Amino acid sequence: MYESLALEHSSTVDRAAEVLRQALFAGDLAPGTPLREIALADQLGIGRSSVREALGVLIAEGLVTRIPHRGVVVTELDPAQIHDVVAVRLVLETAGAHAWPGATDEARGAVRASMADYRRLAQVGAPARQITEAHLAFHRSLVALTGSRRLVAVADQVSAEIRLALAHLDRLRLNAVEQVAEHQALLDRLETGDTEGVASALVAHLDDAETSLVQTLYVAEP
Amino acid sequence: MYESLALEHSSTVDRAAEVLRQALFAGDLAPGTPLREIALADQLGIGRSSVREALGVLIAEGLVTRIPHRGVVVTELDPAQIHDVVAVRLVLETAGAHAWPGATDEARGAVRASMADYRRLAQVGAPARQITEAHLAFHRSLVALTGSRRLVAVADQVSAEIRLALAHLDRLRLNAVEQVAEHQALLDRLETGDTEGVASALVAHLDDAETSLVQTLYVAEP
DNA sequence: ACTGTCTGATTGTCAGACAATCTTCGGACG
DNA sequence: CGTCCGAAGATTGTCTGACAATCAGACAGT
Repeated sequence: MYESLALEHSSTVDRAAEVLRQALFAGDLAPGTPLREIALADQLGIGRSSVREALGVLIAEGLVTRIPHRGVVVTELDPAQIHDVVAVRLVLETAGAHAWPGATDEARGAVRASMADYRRLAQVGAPARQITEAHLAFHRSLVALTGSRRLVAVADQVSAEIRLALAHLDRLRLNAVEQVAEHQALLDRLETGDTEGVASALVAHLDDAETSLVQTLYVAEP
Repeated sequence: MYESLALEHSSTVDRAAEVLRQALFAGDLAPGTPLREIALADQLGIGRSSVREALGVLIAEGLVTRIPHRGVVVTELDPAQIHDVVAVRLVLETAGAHAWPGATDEARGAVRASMADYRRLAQVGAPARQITEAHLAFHRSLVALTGSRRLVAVADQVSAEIRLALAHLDRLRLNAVEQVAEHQALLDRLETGDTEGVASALVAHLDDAETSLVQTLYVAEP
């Protein structure tokens, strides 16, 4: 009963930012869509200044972009940006994998737990969005192996960008079970200390992710 | 004359944020100092809403911290945070060093140029603050080898945190020439493809930086 | 010395206002 | 026919003023 009370304490701005964030992740707002301050203030029932602050939060997260005197629009990731995001993930997760031997038991346990979660959801045939969450949680847990608050924060940020890009891709149909196997193999290599194998598996996996994302976004339909 | 004008064309908020940022880097504001919105609005001659937005920018950069209903204070880095910052730098710069062979000629040239700049300033006996700038620029150029916009942005952010921590340390008297030699050795190893040597040199250098920073901050004077 | 309360200061939020700037649209002009 | 121009409307950027909620410190009572 103590914790629940603590969580209620959120500001108007935080709540507004969260509502908008979820709308973005849900794909309610297509990339390029302008977010009008007054309209949002009316819809959310809050003042324009609060909307402005909430947008500032989302801008800092890279989910939306401010164009001076023209407003805020939902960020669109072009192939170059996707490549950049993948490059960041590669660096972060490689660092995480490298830190496996020296990581805390908790951090290693979290990797195993998120993997188990991921596999379970995929086998049960859970909704795609849920599987994606578990998938991203696994990658996050890799970065958490470094034990660095800041690196995890960066991972969360790029993760949010990916979620945004994924929001409009019901088309992105990957073989979930196969994907799970790929990740399980990665974890196995971690467990056996096959650092080299982990690194190459990461490169391969992220490379795959990039090409399939870019293809789905920019080849199948312009 | 074009650039200067371009810089003038910034918003009130951007200018306010920049003024505060420079004040922080100059050490005008000690860690823990509260930044009062009304006072700042008066001093800067702008509205409270603009001050609020500018503070939001600095909060996103980690230079100041908002405590709900209590205001914004200049961030203080405890040893754990310093360690975290160093960990991030190690990851980023290792990634940069790793990317040396595949980096663009421009990126490699930038590393050489910043090194030359750094050495020149140290030999001439330039003011410490200027040498520090060159030093940080060199490390930034390492990260830029990755070619990733986002990684460089992260590097800039932690660099800003370091600048803030350094702002109050006129005491931190390092042998500039010796430092330069250390960095030059690192660059030499990059040029000769001694990846292993680069990695260990980076670890050593950053480790040194961390211990001397922590010592100066927390041992010499509580 | 401990505790409850009061007061002043500060933040969080809103509403309204207005200049500056952007977009749009229709018309003038070459 | 296409381009350029200007007016109208919309939107942002910024300021001012306001007020409830919350916090810090003083103060008084036990």
